[in-house]
Amino acid sequence: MKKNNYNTKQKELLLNYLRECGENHITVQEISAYLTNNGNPMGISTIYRQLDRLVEQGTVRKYILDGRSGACYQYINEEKTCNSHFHLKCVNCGTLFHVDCSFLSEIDSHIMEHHRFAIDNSKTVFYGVCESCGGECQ
Amino acid sequence: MKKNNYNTKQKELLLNYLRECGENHITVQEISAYLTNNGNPMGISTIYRQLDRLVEQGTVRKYILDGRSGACYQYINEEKTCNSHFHLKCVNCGTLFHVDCSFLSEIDSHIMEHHRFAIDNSKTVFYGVCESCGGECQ
DNA sequence: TTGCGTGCAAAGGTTTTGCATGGCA
DNA sequence: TGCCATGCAAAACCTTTGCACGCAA
Repeated sequence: MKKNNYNTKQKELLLNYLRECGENHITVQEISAYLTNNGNPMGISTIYRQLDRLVEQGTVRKYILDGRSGACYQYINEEKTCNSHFHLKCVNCGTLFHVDCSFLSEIDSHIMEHHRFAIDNSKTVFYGVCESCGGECQ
Repeated sequence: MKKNNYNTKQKELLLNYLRECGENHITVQEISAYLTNNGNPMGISTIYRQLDRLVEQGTVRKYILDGRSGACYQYINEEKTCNSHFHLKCVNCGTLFHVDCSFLSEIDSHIMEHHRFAIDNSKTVFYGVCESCGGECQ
């Protein structure tokens, strides 16, 4: 594997911003705008390529909420293992919830045993409506 | 509400095909190709507009699996409760499995009761590796 | 020096929109 | 007849790709 072994200035800037955002999910547009506004403009294609590599390496998580707004990215903090976490994303306000719950392992076990499918929790996100956005609609 | 009250030939053809597809998920491209091949070509924008209205009315469900391949649509058959509907997408071969299982309602109940979050099953997809792609390797 | 990373531009694909025309009620 | 629906083309939008140059090791 020779991909993404170089420590370039751009990679560093991108990772810094991703870490700074913490659990917040950000779009490529936001990344580009931030870097430009901070005097470090980066080519869009470079951002996409770096993000792709980081996703592949497991450093960053990619979310797709709807086709219109594009994908969102989030830095994965190594200190918090997200394997036992639910990822709940509200389709209304866009908030991403991290919920630590042992019930997730039951889901994994069930789907593995009954449906022969190995869930990848780092890629799976539950979409729905959070409490504060109210359940009156739908 | 004055939207989509007209019973046009195009709307009828679209609904007929959606019903014919049953629980299968189809893309706009597939709809367009089918209608063209059956001697009833329909403008792409009309298909999008009709589908949007049908989704809004709750007649059709829209799935967004990943940004690349575009959205999928599925007719909602009132007779068959789609409450117990898993969506498993293999990250390796890309196959989308949709399996009926009552366990899904347990997941919904758990997350609603313990985490105050209303899961939208039509938007939630479990990512992972299917059996034929070998579940041990990531 | 070697080869990956970058950036620009162009291409690719999906979805939306403007506007004139056609069709339902 | 009054609108809404349609369809074509163009635009908008996100993302990828080709290619030459720059830079890390």
